[in-house]
Amino acid sequence: MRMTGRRGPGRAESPEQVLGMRHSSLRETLTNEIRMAIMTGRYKPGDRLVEDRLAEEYGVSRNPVREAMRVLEIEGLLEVKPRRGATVAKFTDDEAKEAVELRASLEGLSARLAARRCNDEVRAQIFDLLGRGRRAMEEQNWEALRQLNDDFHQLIAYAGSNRFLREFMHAMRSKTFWMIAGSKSWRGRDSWKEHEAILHAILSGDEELASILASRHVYNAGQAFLDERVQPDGEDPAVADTEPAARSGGG
Amino acid sequence: MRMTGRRGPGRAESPEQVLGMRHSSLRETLTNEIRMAIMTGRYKPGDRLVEDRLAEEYGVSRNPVREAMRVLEIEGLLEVKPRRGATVAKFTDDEAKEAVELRASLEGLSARLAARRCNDEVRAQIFDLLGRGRRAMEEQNWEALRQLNDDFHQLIAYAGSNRFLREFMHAMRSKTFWMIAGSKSWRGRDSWKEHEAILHAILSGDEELASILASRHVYNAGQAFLDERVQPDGEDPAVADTEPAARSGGG
DNA sequence: TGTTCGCCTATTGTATACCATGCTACATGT
DNA sequence: ACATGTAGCATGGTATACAATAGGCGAACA
Repeated sequence: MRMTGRRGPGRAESPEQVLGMRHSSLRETLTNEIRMAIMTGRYKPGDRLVEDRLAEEYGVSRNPVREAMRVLEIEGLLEVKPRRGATVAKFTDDEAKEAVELRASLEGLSARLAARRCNDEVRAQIFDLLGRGRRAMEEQNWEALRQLNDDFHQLIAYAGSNRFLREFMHAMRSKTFWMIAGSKSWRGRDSWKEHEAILHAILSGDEELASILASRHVYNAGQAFLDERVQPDGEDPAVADTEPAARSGGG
Repeated sequence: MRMTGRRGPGRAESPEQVLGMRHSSLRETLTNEIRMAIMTGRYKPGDRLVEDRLAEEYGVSRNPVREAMRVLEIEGLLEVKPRRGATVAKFTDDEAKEAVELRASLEGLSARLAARRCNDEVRAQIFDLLGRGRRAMEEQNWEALRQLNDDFHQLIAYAGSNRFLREFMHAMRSKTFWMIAGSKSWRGRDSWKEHEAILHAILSGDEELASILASRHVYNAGQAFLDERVQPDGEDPAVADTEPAARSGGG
């Protein structure tokens, strides 16, 4: 895949749509691209990410790649060893539990704040969300539910009106993407029912309930994931070690 | 200031102490250096950080500088506008409150977990810390107390035994450095008394108490800071706009 | 046969140089 | 007074070169 960024001095390529490409720098695009590739499983835990190869794969130079990797490293999606390069982060069961634990607390806090500060605007958005959710449930439209899932979390984060918490939640969701992405049996219906309950708690301004429900929601999702992930042997979990690496090949 | 890193191909410099300098890459050193410069106030909120100037100032090329800036951007210490470069982040009062709010919650959670999982090793470390604290108090050694402050937070984070929480707390402390760094009247004594109480709560395994005390501790510190920061007019707070910028020498 | 040492290779870390583009400020024209 | 042109600066990116290093692999060795 070639990033359609403006090419450097050397190669001319075609000056096609040089305009319109103004927003979001290459490194940003790259960061998102790689992040997505990790979240969707194209790069699997343990896979090596080599600067040169990525640069070639995306048709960019090493600099943006490096900067993107720095970002992903901090986000916790990559493990970087000095002079040895980056690999997609693996998660042991313990770490997964830790992540769930923290995320549960943060979502709880988020919901609590949302309930505390629920104003008319938020209220309207919640009603809208509930409506769309009901429709998606009736139509059994799981794709839409998945989207609503994202919207839900975003709304909560927004409603909590704490910039820092919002950023943290974003990072945390990024770090725990496997909770949903890796899940084979997407428990869409249960999940949305829980969401509904949380939203109602927020609407009624019940901080405590909202908080508890939100926490439990995360624990449930996390537990569902952990149950699914049965260790075959005593083997290192979440690994794809036999796979050589993230070579560009079949892509 | 010149970073004593191994120089590139061009300049030879002297091969002095090329060994021993193996740990931590330039960009890491740079990141810490700049972070420290921000935290200690050498670069003030609003100051512009120009890549070239930083590169020259630290005697390195632009690449490591850029990567360092990316890191600091994510950490929230820098605000970066596309094509406009980075400035040291400013905090409005509202943001400060938000930061305090979140950090209070996280410290509370941290303390709660620490209390829940307090094992013998942690217990020993707590006793050690308490001892050192008592001594520092008796000697009125404020510098030592400041150090103990750091140790305290580190111990709590460690005792909570949640890798993600630990990382978040680190980032959060980085983002709220001004709570202590900017504080003119370092409320060392009060602070340590609160620390003591928290540690005792943890020792006795009282999750709830530990959590509440820890939260309140942060609120107190935050309040102390906010009180201090009196707005002269209706002006934008935490700004040093009249200062030209972070230009190097005669500029 | 198992271990240690040293070389080789792949990759990262850094430097250098230059180009393209977007801002900003300033100058200019109306 | 206001719109417009323009020059300079700083960023974002490309390309290239080279040094340093971690690990792998094989040779020498016990």
